[in-house]
Amino acid sequence: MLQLKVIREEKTRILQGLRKRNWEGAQLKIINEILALDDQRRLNQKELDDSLAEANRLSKQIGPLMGQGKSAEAEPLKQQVAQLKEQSKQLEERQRSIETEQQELLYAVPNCPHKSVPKGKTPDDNAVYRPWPSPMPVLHEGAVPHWDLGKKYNLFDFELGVKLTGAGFPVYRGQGAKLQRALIQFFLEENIKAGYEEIMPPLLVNEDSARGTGQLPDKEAQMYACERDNFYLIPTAEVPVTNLWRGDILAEKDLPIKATAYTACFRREAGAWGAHVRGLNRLHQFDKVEIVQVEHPDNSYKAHQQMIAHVARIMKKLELPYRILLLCGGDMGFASAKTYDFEVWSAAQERWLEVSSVSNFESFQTNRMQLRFKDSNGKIQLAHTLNGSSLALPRIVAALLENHQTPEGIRIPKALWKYTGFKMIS
RNA sequence: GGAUGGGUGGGUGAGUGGCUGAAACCACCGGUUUGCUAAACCGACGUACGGGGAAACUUGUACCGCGGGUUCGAAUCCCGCCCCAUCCGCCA
Repeated sequence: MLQLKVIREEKTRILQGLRKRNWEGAQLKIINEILALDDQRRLNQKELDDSLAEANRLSKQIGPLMGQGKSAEAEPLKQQVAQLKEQSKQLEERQRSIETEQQELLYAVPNCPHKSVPKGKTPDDNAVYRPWPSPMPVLHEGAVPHWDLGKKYNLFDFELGVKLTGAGFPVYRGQGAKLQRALIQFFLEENIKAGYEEIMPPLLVNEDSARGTGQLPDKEAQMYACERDNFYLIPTAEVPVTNLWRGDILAEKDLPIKATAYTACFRREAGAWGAHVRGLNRLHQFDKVEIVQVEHPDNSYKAHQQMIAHVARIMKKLELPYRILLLCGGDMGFASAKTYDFEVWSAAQERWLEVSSVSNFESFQTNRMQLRFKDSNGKIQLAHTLNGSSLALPRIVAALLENHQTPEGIRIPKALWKYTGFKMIS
C-alpha cells in the first residue's frame, strides 16, 4: 500500500498517477478521505496521549502516599485516574475505528504508476517497448499447435490430469517431463550466474505472508486455500521469497538482495476460462522460476532495467521470437509502479503469449510487510522490491514446440542440450 | 494426535506488581590507547505513532508472542488464542 506520508506530501503526483490508472472523480475522493481521516487520527492521538500522560503522572503519586499510610490523600487521586482511564478508553476506541477505516481505504488504493508509464485502458494500449526485430518465423507445411505436438510425441497429457485432479493440471511425461526439468535447471543456472541466490521455499504459506505481498485481503479468490490449517498454496514464488525479509530492518550494505526460486505455482483463476486457454496456455498448476530483488530506492529502476536485460538474454538463448511491452496504467497489476511484459511468439497459434512480467513495486509491498533498511544517516526507510519471471514454463514450452518443430521432430535449442541430454524430440 | 516445557531488545539471557524501555554478556557502531592487526578501556546502541524544531535534537504515548481481564499502577497476577521446542505415536 501507499505510504501515508507520500500521499500527504505528494498528493498532486499521486492523483495524477491514479488518473493514469483511469481513476476518476468518485474514486479519487478516497485520497481526500484518507487525508481527512489522518487529521482526525492525529488530533485524537494527541488527546489520548495527554490523557494517558496525566493518568500516569497521578498514578506515580499514589504509590508513595499509600506507602506512608496516607490513603485518605490517595483516594481522590485514584478517582481522578479512574476518570482519565474511562476517557482514554473512549479515545482509544475512536482511534482504533479511525485507523481501521483509514487502513481499509489505503488497501483500496493501487500503486501510483511511475511517470514513464503510458496512459491507457486495455492491453491494446500497452506500448511495445522493444519489438522483435526480425521477420516472424515461417512454419513448414503441416505444422500444428503445441497441444497436437504434445500428443504426437507423448510429452504431456491433459486427460490424465483430469483423471487425477481436474482441468488445468497436466501430466508431463517422457521427453516432455524431462524438458520441464531441463528448463528449470537452465533458468536457475542462468539466474545464479547473474548473482541471484537460489531459494527453495515452502509451497504453502500462512496468512501473514499472503498479506505481505498483497494476495490478501483482495485476491483471496485467486489462491487455493487449505482452510483447516489456514495455509495458502502459493500463486508464485514471489510470495514466499519476498516474505523472507518481512519485518526486517536491513543494513544498507545488505542491498541489493537478489534471490531466485523455482516453484510450482497454483492459481484458481476463477472465471477466467474460455477462449485462448487451450493446451498449456493457462493452467491451475504450472512451474515457474522467479527472480526477486530487494533494492535501495535510489537504485530500483536501474535494477529494473538490469532484470529486463537478464530475462532478454535468457529468451535469446532459447532462440524464440519475443517482444517487450511497457504496460499502460490500465493494464498494470495493482501493486506495481511499472511493469514490462515479455511475450513470446506462438508460431502455430499466431499470437503473443505472456511469459514474464517484470515489475518494480517500489515501496508498495515493503510498506505492507515493513521491510526496511537503515541508510547511511541512520534513518530507517522502506526498501523497494522488484520481481519477475525468468521464466514461466508452460508458454515457453508451447512456443518452443511450435517454433522449433520440423517435419523430423522438434529441435531443442543448443543452450538446453546439456540439461535435456537430447537435441531433438522425435 | 498425546505429553511436557517455552515465547523478553540483533543474539544469549535476568527480571520480588510501582525506582524496568527493561540488568548483564555478546554482536554492531563511534572513540581512546598501541608499528599494523588483535586485545584492553570509554561511549552510544529498539520500534511505531504524535507534539515542538529548518535541522541536530527534544518531548508525550504505546509496545516484553497476540487479545482480553484484575489493579490507582502489569513484562510480572488471571483468562482465551497463536506459535515454537522436546519426547511419544504415525510417516517420505
